[in-house]
Amino acid sequence: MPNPQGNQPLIPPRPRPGARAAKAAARRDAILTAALDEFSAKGFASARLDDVAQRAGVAKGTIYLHFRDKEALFQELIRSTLVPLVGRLETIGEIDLPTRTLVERIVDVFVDEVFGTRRKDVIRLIIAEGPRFPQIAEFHYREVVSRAITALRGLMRRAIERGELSGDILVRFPQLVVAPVLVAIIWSGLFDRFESLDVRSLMRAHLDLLFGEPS
Amino acid sequence: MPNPQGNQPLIPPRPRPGARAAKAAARRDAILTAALDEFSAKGFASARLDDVAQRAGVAKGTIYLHFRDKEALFQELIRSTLVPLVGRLETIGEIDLPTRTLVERIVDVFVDEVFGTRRKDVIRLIIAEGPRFPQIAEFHYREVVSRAITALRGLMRRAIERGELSGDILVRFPQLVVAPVLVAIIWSGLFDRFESLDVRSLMRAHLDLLFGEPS
Amino acid sequence: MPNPQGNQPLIPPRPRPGARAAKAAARRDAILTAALDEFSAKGFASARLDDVAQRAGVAKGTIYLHFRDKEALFQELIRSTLVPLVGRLETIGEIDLPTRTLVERIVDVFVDEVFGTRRKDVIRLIIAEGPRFPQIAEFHYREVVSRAITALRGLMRRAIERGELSGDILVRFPQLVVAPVLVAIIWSGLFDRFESLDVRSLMRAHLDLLFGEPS
Amino acid sequence: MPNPQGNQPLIPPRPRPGARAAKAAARRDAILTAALDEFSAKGFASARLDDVAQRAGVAKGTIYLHFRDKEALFQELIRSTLVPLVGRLETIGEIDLPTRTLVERIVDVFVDEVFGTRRKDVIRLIIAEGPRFPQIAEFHYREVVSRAITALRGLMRRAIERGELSGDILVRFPQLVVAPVLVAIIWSGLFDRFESLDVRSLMRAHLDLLFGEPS
DNA sequence: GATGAATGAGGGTTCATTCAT
DNA sequence: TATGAATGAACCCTCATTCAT
Repeated sequence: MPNPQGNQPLIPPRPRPGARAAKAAARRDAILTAALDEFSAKGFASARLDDVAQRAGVAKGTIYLHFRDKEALFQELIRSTLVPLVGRLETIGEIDLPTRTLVERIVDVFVDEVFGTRRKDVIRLIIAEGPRFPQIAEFHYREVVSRAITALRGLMRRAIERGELSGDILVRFPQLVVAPVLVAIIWSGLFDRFESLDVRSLMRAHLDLLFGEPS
Repeated sequence: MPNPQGNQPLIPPRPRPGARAAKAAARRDAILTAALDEFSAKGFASARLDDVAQRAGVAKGTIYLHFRDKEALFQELIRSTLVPLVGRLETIGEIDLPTRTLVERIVDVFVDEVFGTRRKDVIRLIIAEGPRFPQIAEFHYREVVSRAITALRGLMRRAIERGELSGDILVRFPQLVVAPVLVAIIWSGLFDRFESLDVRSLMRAHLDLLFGEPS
Repeated sequence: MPNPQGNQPLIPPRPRPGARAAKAAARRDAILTAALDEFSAKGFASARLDDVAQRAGVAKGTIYLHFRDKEALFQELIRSTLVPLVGRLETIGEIDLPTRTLVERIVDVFVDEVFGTRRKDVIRLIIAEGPRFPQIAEFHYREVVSRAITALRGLMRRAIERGELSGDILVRFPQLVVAPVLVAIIWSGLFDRFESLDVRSLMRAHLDLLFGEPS
Repeated sequence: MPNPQGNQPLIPPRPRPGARAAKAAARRDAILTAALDEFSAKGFASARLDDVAQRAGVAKGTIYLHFRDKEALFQELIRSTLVPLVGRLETIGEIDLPTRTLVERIVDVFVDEVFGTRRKDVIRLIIAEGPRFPQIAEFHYREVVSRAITALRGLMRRAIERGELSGDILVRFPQLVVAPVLVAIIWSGLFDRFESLDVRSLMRAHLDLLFGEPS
């Protein structure tokens, strides 16, 4: 809904029409980014909207112009982050290449787009706060987890048909494919200070276990 | 109400000696149990000591007779729960049986003693709150994780020497052995409502991946 | 409700510029006044911020917008009250009039500006709570007591040079000049119910002792 | 009420009859001493009975065997300390010696028995807490202040009759005689850290003002 | 009497949310 | 639309007092 007043020359200090909406969207994004910082660092309950506002460079009240309340801000944040990645995963599954290659691409996407970004923190938040926010758990089961499971299961089934994989274990439990992802995320949040874990090597080792070491 | 059992003349009107201490210990345990309930359900920040007290059947002030403050109660709770299990894990590693058998025992211990009990919730709490409580993370790295890693690594190394395992992947990344454990715990907290996950089957499938399906 | 005064076009719909800051200052003052009431009546520890807020006509949380905590409110209150009077005392000392006249002016200032006002209560608070608030004691020694002592000592020295006073006792112990002030304050707080003490007469009698009765 | 059980040989572990009462009295005194320490240091409201008990070497409950509640302990403490001294003051007034000599004795008693002892702290407590404890103020007006005022007034009147003092100022305001006492007490509590005040010299200087310097 | 564990009312402080400007 | 001062409910913690032992 672009601002329709085509000619309002008498309000000079305001930027071009449309700029208003753009500014609003920028503010909204700034708030979401700041919120991710604070929620990651302190958890939902301990994060203070004061700090979110300050970090976003807006006033506290402004948050309420964009989000109904603290929980809505949190849910919005959590919902908007991971969904796009599932599309990537599904797309990769459709490509006609050896499964091992595809899975390696998936791993790369994960390492680069999740582990190397703030999305990692979102996953941590889902794990930590999900039990208290049933809608979040449900949303992610529906929009992320079940779709990812389905995509993986399809990929594994095709791998068997192609003779790249023996046994239906990974069809029955596609979760086993991504289990080390969770290990990596949790480890990095808790224990990296004491002993760092090379995620890419870990994932590659895992693939070697699943598909056999490449000759 | 004078003690009516006529034939206990040598025992003074008060209960057995040590009953006082016993009662104190019982109260302490009741508080810890109640605290686990509340912290699991609400998280550290949102749990109310009022509720802990009520659930434990004591007054609010009583908590402070046993724990310095809310955080001390939380840390105590977290610290006392998992350590005993590591001993079990280390002990199992010393038994002279086929590795697959030992690992199956470990899985059974995990399923029965962790997944089937409140310890599962403690692990969830560590994952969720650990980043905010560096002492907890450090304690668990030192007392649980690093010991478990070491024990597993030893077990895997021996398996290779015995020819039960080919490749040193699991020696380099023993975390891969337990990765599905985390999947199971997280899944059960978030998604069991939508799709249940049979932990025992999952773990068995995982072992089949690692050691080959038993013929 | 658009501002109906047709002929004030240049003033925006909100009150005078600075009205916001003025209101904030007024609130701060209201809190300080209320705090003096409550602290005087109950002492620091027993005064309730709830009561301070109510008396000031603000919400409890508002106090924390102006003062870091209860102690800061207390210290601020104590610090801001007496310092201005020392300036008066020092100024009087510079006037070229007979010492007895100057001291009588000082006494008048004391009776009117301290004894007749809430400042009396502040002095009582310093006496009562000072030992527990070293910063307050130090501040008042530095900003009030030592300056007053110095001013009085100068005055007494000049009186000797002028032949209005014999002996250097009051130069060595200027405290003796103001001793009855403390008697008056303490008496009025404790014993006025039983036997009232006419402060002005007391002080005049004291001056007669020091300087001889005016003939 | 001496313990009347003259013959109770069958309770051997207990000390001689009467020793019980003596021990009780000792405990009571220990509590009062400890209470003075704590009340002096923290004030009535902030002093903790826990600390009093610990300092007295008794259990918290024991305090309640000797005093109805915290306030009763406080009042008892305050009441029992100063009264004996008034007797001394009245006695000194009856001796037939030069007034200056008598007043010097009074000053010595004050310096040695009040200023050099914990009684100084009791006076401070009366000043600080008296306004909140009307019974304490009343008690001290009746039993201490008015009697001391009367005794001093008699002494001053006799001094005039004897020609040792000219003018009736000190008869009208005997408070002026003791004013420096309060200065000394308050000063020592607040400002001694910064500038010490020699009480004996101060008092002697004061007497020189009142009675003229001894030739 | 003596103990000290247990109680629970009370109060300082925080912070999500509102609303006048 | 944006602000941030103001609100007041909520919660941790303390400590005077009680009472079973």
